[in-house]
Amino acid sequence: MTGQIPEVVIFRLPLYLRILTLLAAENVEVASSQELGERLQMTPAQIRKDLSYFGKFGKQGKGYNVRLLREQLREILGLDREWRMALIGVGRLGKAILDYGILALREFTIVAAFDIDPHQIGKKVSGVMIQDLAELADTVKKEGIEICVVAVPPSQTQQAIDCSVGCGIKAILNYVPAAARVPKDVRIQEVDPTLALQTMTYHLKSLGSS
Amino acid sequence: MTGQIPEVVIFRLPLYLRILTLLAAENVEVASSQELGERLQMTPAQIRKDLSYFGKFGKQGKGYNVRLLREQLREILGLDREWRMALIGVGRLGKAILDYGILALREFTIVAAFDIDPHQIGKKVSGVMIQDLAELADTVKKEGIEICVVAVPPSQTQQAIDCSVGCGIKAILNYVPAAARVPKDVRIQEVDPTLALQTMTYHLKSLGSS
DNA sequence: GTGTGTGAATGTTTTCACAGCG
DNA sequence: CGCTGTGAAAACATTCACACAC
Repeated sequence: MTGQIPEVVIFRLPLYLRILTLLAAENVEVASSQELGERLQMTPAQIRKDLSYFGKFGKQGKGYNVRLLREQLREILGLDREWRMALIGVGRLGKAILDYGILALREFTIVAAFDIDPHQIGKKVSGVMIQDLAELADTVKKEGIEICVVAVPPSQTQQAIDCSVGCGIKAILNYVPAAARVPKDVRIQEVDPTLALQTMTYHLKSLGSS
Repeated sequence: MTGQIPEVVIFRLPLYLRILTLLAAENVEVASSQELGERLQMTPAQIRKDLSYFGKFGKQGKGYNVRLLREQLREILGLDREWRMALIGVGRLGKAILDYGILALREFTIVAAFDIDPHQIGKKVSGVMIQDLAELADTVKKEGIEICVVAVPPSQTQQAIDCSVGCGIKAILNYVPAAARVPKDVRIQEVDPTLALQTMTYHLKSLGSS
């Protein structure tokens, strides 16, 4: 029953969660895989199959209870508690992440920020004090930090990541457009909107002949 | 030979391009699929297979000429010319995109910004004048805009996207965490770093036993 | 010898189609 | 009925392994 769950399935769960949250806000009580599929532009079969990896959440003939399924998914994803994060690198991009609350979500909080530039250390950005990266280990322990968000210059990426891994961090959100190496028990996700732009131009290019 | 090229392959080309640019900067002249694979944490076979969809770029016994392959990939992706973009929505997130140059890349330029808030219209952000969304069609034509970056509040997303599509836009970068509908000849890419966070917690959750 | 390009084999993901429950 | 949950089939993607070019 709980065989190996495909990675792609995990990636789709937050999408399901998002639409369920929206439906809950609209006071929709029940939704079929058909309806969910229309909203998400995907096939009903895929949604049913994906959910079936985790249990039986639907009622035959009716569909899924929106509020209930939402709760279940939040629990499955581990979003039923707070996650504390550290930001490493408070340059241009790091400041944008803090100032504009780019990662602001109820369950996720940036509780500490780090840099290696002595001019930055001691200053505050959006209410968060910038500390010396050397203090990461201590703060991770003291503050219960489990995720690091890396936004340093490309040349310092590997260093920042090694430092995080050394502090026992098992999940890294990497904003730097550079492939970094991590031990295989550490999860790293790259965020780079320019990759998406670069794939779109491929398709735009050959659009003269439609 | 030029059969249908898998979508995943297109998504990997920018990664190859990135590493080739890095190698070129390091004055490396030739690289084998083996070496590229090590840097990118992927198998040499996959790199060779991917590239083979587009032609024969390598030399047996040697590998790939870094500078040449880089040029070829840039051309394949359509990155050998400028792409002009419009930003729709100059709120918190839209300002961050402009101010912090989050999409700054040589080939991509945001040449116009739009909003529907009368208080914003007429102001300048990072040197770009904010126009009324009603002027989008005109400006798209006048400025040769081919890509729209959408950063409006969730409730206005579909409207902003429909407006773009109506103006003949065929590629949309959607920063709003909400699934939107587009005709199937229009390409839309969603950018949402919080989705990545939400998949990481799934894996972190079940990590107590290490 | 070294490393590409590529059919063929393997592995993974999606879709189909239907039994069975409410 | 209508819609879920799910094996089985089809489609798709990755890896293997080797002929061939340098």
